[in-house]
Amino acid sequence: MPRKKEYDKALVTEKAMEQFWSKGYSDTSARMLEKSMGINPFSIYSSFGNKRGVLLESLKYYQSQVREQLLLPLSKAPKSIDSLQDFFVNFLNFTKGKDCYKGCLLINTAHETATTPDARVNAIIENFSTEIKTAFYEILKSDQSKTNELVERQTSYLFVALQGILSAAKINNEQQIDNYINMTFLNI
Amino acid sequence: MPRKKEYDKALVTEKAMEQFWSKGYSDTSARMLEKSMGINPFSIYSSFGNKRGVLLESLKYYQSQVREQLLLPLSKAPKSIDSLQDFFVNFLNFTKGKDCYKGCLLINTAHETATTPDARVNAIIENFSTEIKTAFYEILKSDQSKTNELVERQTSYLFVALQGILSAAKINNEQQIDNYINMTFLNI
DNA sequence: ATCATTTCTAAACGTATGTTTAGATAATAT
DNA sequence: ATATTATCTAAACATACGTTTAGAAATGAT
Repeated sequence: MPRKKEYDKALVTEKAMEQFWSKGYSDTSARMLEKSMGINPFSIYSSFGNKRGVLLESLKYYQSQVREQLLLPLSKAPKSIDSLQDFFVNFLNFTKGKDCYKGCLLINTAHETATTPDARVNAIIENFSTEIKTAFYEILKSDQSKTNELVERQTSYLFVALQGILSAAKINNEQQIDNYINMTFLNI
Repeated sequence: MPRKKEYDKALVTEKAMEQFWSKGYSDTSARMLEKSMGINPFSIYSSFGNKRGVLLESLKYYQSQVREQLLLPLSKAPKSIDSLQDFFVNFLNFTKGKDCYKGCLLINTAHETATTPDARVNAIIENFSTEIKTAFYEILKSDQSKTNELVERQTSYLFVALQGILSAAKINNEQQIDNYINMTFLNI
């Protein structure tokens, strides 16, 4: 008996995600969300609760995109260091905007909300971290000559390196980042 | 003939810097600045022009602190890789807050203002980058066996790694960061 | 003592923020 | 057809934002 929604929730969530990804959470206003999502305040608040709710759905959407476009290909690729390095390059391209690198939305959000922790945001980020580290671990441990301890240290190292690259790409030129990736994998 | 200021500008600048360092620029309101600086709106705006002016003075103050506490000691230390690694550890400690790592104020600001570039902010950050890279270069080139090209690549690599560490420390545990620093210097 | 000048206090400015509300509109069940 | 329910529009809400202003208080030159 109810009236039907005139918008597709997945689609407006994607639009919101793009806003948060480009501008960050604090610097994205409710008015900007209305405009980029193309719907009225009422629709936003009845569908998402509040601004934080829009962020949460955006993060989930982002995570699903990372899984689909980056983690799935990695899981299908040969278990080699080259595949890992490709993953880094692919992730970097994934974060490429019109005229800048936007970083990883989840990492950006983690940094922005570090001083105002939110349990639901943290849960998503924690989940995401584990997924990526597990993928790294599976590949690194395929080299039987490595001890478990070494594999764990390399996993942790690469995970921090990935965060560093995605962040640094926002404010450094491509040559520096390219050089950094190559140097990073000399260690592995 | 004028009345005297009742506050010390360097001191209130330091207080402002601490606010921006902890909370970021957008999430630091004028009211928070008034409170932490301990002076009235009028005093802030007559001394600094506007909020962006307070940030600029804060960045300059921060830069002078980095020079004094980190770059000067490095320039006096032996020209060795160990000194460089110590610099990384010292920088990390320099960014340590009450119960979190705050990152580098200049890098934090660069990330936050990446979408709204400010010429004066960029100039300070550019200047700061050059200073640090020069310090790295001076140390790395002291190993005569390295080609200029290698020294340049290692300089760039370490500079990006430093940015990564200072950012990543905000959202990773100390063991991960410690491990990352050690792995990073295996390459050098 | 008076004047000019600067700083102080304290209140207010206009605008932007996140969010809510009142009523019109559309879809189905009866 | 009507009642019910959810959605839409459009305006408004209270509060917080960055900033300015009017006038009192203090300093030093004349």
